[in-house]
Amino acid sequence: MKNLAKTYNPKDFEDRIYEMWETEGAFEAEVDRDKKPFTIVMPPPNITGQLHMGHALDQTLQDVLTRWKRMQGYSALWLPGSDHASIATEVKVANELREKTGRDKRDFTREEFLEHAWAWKKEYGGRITKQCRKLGDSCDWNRERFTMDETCNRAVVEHFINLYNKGWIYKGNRLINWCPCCKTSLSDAEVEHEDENGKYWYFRYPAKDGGEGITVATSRPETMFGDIAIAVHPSDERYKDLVGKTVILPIVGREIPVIADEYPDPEKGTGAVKITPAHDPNDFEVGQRHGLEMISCMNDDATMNEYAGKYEGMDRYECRKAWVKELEDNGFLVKTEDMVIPVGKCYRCHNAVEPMMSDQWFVRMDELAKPAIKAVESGRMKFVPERFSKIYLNWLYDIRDWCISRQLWWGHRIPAYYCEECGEIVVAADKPEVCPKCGCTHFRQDEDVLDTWFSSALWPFSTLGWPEKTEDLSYFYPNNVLVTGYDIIFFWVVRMVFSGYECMGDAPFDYVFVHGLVRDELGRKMSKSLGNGVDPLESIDQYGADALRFMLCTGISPGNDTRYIPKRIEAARNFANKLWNASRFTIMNLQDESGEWLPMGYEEAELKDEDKWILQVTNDGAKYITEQLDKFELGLAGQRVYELIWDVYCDWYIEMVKGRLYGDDEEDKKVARAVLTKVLKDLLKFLHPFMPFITEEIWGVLPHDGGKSGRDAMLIRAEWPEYDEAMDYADSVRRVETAMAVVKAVRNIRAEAEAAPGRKLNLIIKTDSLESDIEAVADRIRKLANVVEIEFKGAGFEMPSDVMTAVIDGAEIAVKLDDLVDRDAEIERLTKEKARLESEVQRVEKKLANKGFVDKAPQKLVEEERAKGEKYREMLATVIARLDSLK
RNA sequence: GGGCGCAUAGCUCAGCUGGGAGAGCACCUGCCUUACAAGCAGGGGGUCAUAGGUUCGAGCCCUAUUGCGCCCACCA
Repeated sequence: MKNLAKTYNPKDFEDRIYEMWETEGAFEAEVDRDKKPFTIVMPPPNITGQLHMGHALDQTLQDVLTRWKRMQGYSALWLPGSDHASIATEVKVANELREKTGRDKRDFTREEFLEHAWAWKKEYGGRITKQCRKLGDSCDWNRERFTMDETCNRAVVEHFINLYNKGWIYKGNRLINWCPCCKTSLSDAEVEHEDENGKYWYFRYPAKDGGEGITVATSRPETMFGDIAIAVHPSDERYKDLVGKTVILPIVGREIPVIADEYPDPEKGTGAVKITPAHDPNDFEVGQRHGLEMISCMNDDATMNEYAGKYEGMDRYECRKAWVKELEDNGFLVKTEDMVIPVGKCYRCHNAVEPMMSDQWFVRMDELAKPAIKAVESGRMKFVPERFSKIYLNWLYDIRDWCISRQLWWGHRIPAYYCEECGEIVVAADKPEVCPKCGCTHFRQDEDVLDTWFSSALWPFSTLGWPEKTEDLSYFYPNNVLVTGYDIIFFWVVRMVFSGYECMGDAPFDYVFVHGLVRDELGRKMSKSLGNGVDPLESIDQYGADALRFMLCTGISPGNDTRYIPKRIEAARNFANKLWNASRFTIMNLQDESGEWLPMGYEEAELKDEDKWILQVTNDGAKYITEQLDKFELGLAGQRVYELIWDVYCDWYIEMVKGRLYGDDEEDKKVARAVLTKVLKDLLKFLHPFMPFITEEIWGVLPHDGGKSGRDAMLIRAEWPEYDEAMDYADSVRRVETAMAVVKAVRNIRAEAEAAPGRKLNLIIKTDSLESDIEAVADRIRKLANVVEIEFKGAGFEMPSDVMTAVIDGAEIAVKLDDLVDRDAEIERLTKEKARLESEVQRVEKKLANKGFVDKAPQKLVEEERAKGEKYREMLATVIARLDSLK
């Protein structure tokens, strides 16, 4: 006999299934003008290490969407790749080199270092793609890209040149964020602000004319060596007379002017601010306005320089201490105040960044930002959940120019060349031959590389071949969805959008589907320093990829963080096991002893009530699940699939159909086998995007009509079940639901009476309306409730006292249990039921007594309430009558 | 300083456009019933953070408050 292995063991087949998909080309997306394209470009994982749970979530969501759309008949492309992650990788490689050789990065030549970096890329890039395969990612590996490969490289250079020629990329000596540890500039987005306990020190700057002078507060006394002025607000009466006067920088002795500027806030500190343009962005602007000179008093490693006098060479924080002491000893310290100070930190090494004057390349943002703002404001591009559009827009509304040059080696080298003779700058793809200005031939390329995000910004189209006009590009751009975490909206999403408009003239995607973080069991961020990270591979090894995937995308709500809880993944694994066993049952019943498939099939007229019931429920499921997926509600969709499989198919349908399968009505068996198989196939389709491996494995064992081969015969390419609006099996649904109510009532009595599950019972069903309904499904009731006889009685029938009863809508059910009836327990049980029904009746009556409700609520609802009231009153009367007869 | 999210059963969380409070796990009872003990059947458990408001009707909408978390902000 063909069948699945006795126990569900994902390790037995997950790798095999993936290999099958890959060798048969099941992930490959073709440019097919008869189909609609569906495109997701994978956010490229950094090659800095291996994938973590966040990646697993990110990729699972993308894979669910891709697989679903593929089944819906789209030419679905999920394009994979990885990111060179300039600064992060450079740090890692440098560390590795230091550990292995004991030598510092600067002890290597640029070429030597890059060689090591490429070796690193080879190793870790390979590791990542292996992990993707373990997860079941159905991406098109033929189109795999790397941000520094030939294609992407060309895109970066082209884009840089275009922006430069438009005047939107420029080089300038500006105040930038400098990381003294990574020794590179950073963009604003790469600086994280953390609150730290600090101080305001109030220092007196004496007047040159011997007067009292002026007192200013500062949280950064060490920058005083770069002070160039003191500013006060023009309307500040306290300092009116001082404006235009000169004060002395304490101890240093430099004479600096007191100037009036709108910037100082009279409410803050003393209302007077020291102006240090080379070390503070605000001061820089004040300096620009007033044409002030700039003095930088620090080196690029954050030690003090010659302007700090005897502190030259000292670390900035040590200098701060010593300098404050010196000022205090000399009577310039007026007071100190404890204060919480926000400090900018490097997002890679977490050291405090230093605002510094530096020659850097910038992208002008004003014009670029406009279409990106409009994209969201006009609804062209939508965030899911919607609230993230606000975060996106706020960032764009006051965006500042983007510093794109980095003093690193690993990355795209800036395509700018300097004439060694006259200093002329030529921006070009290749080194120029002759200087257009002086005619000489000596050129030197800019040493710097570009911000990693400059290349990632082009990802949605550079991966498809831009700037070449490829078939892929015209077919697959714009991408339909970007799936990413909320933590990189600024770094990445924003920049892809304005780059998309600039290069392609359209938004890069229709939807940005934002997810949260995967936290640990206690709700903490998973991090290396805490050591609380869970490796997806270990998780897969333990429970299987399907369980991990299902856990990650159900029980969650879009955009919210989720927790990795072992119990939850265990539950997902148990669910897979349940499906496995149900499938074994079905497969087992589709063949004879020799393993030959038995005949199956049906005409509509042959369908039994439970067949129609489950066909209807499955059909309704198709509608619901598709709607939820359309809304990116993967959790709700997955939840319904779970219920359909476990509660509907396993708990009820299989149990109801068993009697037929074991009977001898060969014609009916054909029907049962067919419905069992058809429904299972639909359920496998629903579940496939979430749990691709197990569903494909089961699919492979099930009998199929044939006619398809290779990838087209696989579940991954099977057709998504479509909702059949015309299906109407309401009568069967009603009858089966009645049967279920009877079965539940009997089971309840059995449990309450402590009657053994094996003990056969006899039923009396007292009803005026339901007899034919129940008779139609009586066999199933007998089987499921373990009942021998069912006796129908009409309304006039008087219940004997030695039975246990329960009411359902339209009938009273009695179980004969003479030796077991505990009168008092029975009264107690029914009293509880009476109370429950009373409260229901009360609720409904109260509602109907409310004139407002009857007048204003939709008529349909009012009628529904009336019907409910009627039903509950009847049931209550039955219970009361029963209680009276017992007393 | 500005903005956002969360607060629902012992735990982790669903609950879509307002119309009888849900799941999984945990717990209690009984079952190795011929697909499944990773299971089956039954059961207990919630003034949906607080206070107002809108509405015939609020877990859901509005306002305020409290607690937790996050993001942004030029850090005198």
